[in-house]
Amino acid sequence: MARRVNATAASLLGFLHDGPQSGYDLVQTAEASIGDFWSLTRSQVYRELAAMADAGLVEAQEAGARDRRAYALTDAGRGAFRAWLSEPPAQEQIRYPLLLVLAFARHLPPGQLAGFVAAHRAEHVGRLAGYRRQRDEALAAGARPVDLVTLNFGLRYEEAVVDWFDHLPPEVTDG
Amino acid sequence: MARRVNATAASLLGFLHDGPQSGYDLVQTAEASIGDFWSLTRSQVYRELAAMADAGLVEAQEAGARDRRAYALTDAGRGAFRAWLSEPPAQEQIRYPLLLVLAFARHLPPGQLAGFVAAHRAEHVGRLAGYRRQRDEALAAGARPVDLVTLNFGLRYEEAVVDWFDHLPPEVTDG
DNA sequence: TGGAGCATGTAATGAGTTACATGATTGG
DNA sequence: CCAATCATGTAACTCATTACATGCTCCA
Repeated sequence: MARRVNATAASLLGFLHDGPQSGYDLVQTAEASIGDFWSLTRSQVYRELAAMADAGLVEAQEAGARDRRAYALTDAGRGAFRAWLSEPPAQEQIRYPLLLVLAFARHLPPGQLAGFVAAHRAEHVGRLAGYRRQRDEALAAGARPVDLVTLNFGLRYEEAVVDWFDHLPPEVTDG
Repeated sequence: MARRVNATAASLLGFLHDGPQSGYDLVQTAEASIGDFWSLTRSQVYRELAAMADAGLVEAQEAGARDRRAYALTDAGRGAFRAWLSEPPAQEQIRYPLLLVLAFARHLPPGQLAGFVAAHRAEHVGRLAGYRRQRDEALAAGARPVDLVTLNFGLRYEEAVVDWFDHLPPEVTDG
């Protein structure tokens, strides 16, 4: 019965180690803490919580206002979380529609691409700036290197992407 | 009826511009051409082909051996492809379970991480080498810069990731 | 000539997103 | 005190993956 949990559910279990939370709370927590490299939606969270409650990994507490009910970790939940942590994590997956468009660029009317490319570049520049700000704040607050590993991933990733944008051939960037 | 196609279906339409292909062929084609940044499975391909045949975007030709049947692009399909190309592409999405594990590292028994990290690093080093080989071959074969844009994305990405691995703090890499 | 492995497709399941519904709060 | 907005959850749908089935080929 203690079914193997998926990564999304496991994250919820991870967060519940800090105390019971409702689905809504968990969405906020996750968004803030892992949202940059692991997206999830409310619907997913409620589904996983319900499934985990069924499996005994979490326990719903009494409902508060407007059906809000917090879930608490059970021992089985703690176990499932540790089991998940001990499995070798899968490879990352990336899906970048812009690359798809670039791969089919020969079917595009000329000039069409430049706008898309510029918009995406701007987005990445913005994210990069955001990550840099976060890093500076964290460092100022005395964060240790180990606290910055995921943020550093984002930083290096965005740097690489912006660099890529800055070296695209003119066929792609002019229009 | 000419429903908006999703990116996966649109890619199939893109490939069919080069002539009719069966589902199986399309999987091979896609794997080779966009597999590095857009994963798809046989099941998806068959589903999308069936749906697109329903919608009149492709046309099934007569079945050959073991039910193999090729699909040909229709005019409506060409139109749907162009419509897809003209929409602004969505942001990329990345999901990296290893980062998730790192985010919950405080719940891990010490020493557990190092192996995971080493395995992932090796994988990325291998991919980087593969991309470099591909680039060299392409250049030797006289490829233009515009033919290398997606490959260059992969190169810069893998370089950044390996670099990230090489700067992880010892808490994470020792064990 | 038969069985190992490849080719090809379908079915079942799981995960993720979008759209919808409704109860609480609160500033005007 | 009511209309706008936020909080909270559910339902419907789309997309993706895994597991299964079966026909063909080819060589030992």
